[in-house]
Amino acid sequence: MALEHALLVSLSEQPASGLELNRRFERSIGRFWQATHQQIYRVLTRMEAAGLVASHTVEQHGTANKKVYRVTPAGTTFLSTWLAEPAEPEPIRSDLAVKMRGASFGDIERVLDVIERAAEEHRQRLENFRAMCARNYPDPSALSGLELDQYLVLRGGILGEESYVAGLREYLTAHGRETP
Amino acid sequence: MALEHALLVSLSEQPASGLELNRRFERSIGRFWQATHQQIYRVLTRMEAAGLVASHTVEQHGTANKKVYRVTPAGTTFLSTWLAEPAEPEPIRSDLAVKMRGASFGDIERVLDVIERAAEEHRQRLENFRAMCARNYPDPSALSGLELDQYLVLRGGILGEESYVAGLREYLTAHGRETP
DNA sequence: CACGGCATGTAACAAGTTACATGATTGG
DNA sequence: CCAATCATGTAACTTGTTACATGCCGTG
Repeated sequence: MALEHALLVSLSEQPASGLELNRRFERSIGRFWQATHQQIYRVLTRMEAAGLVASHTVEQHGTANKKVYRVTPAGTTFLSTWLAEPAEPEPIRSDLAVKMRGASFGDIERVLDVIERAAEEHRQRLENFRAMCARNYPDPSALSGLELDQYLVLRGGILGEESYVAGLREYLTAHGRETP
Repeated sequence: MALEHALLVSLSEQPASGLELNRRFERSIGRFWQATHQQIYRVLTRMEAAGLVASHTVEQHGTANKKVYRVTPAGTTFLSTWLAEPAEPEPIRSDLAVKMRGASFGDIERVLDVIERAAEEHRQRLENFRAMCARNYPDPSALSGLELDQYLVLRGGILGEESYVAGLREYLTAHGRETP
């Protein structure tokens, strides 16, 4: 499980409540780790029981109270240990690749429609990433530490999306579909 | 669940037993879908109960008998329907990205070692893919149908690995590590 | 006071992993 | 006979998803 570690990284950057973490995951962190709020709550509860994080309730004038979590020293140690462990290769699971490979067992034109639509979605996501990159990191050479790492992970996301889109275009072109 | 669909694609190409499917997944199909033999057996059992595949036992002179599965007409319809359904964006989960982003909360040099090692593994996987591509598809322009799709999915894997390695190198370079 | 947004959660399920069990046959 | 390989499976566990429940508060 690495949702634990992703939460520790995010909370190390800045303490937050469950829903705030969920929003962060939807926005920036979601590029490399996705999670629903239910799972975030469950894991936070478990981590608090294990002493990796601690919470305190914050009264809010406008709306409901929230439980803000921060990383404990034990949590920092735990994260630091995990960071130095070798990462085993991540399992690959791509619905789209299964569909491409199985296309001849279905209606090829409809599969191509599916691929085309996916390519369009990923092109938009790529534009999104590029815009974020240009907006948040106008001068990458000036970055260091935490910000540099955030920038580089975003760069990795951009490279990944570029190759993903390129692969889908190659598929569509080989099957005689024009790509914009 | 899409292991079901991956199995149907593989069995449509060629009937097979559970362990044979497992070997195929380790070799070629494993590029886009990974599964353990336990899970394959479980899913095959469920699919047979649902009428998507049928099995018959094959006596083998040398060793234990095996159960060979083939796709039923109901299975073909099921697969064809799924192929035409839009694919929702796949959840992204990358341990390595979490480590890169969290590097400043641990020992940066040891994190760089981890990244370097991962980069080396992926470089090897990339070489592997390229060799398979050159060996199995010496003349891509002559391909069509099933073989063309197999080639294109492999191409997608190559593009993905190339960008993955490029991202890791960018990270290492930005942190002052020489990359070979 | 009903509604929508914020905030936290429970319950049931689906999917995937890890560890172990079983039996048959071939080669040393 | 013992170890290795092929082949199929069970059980317990972890992880992630889906659907729903609850309460607070300010606005119209």
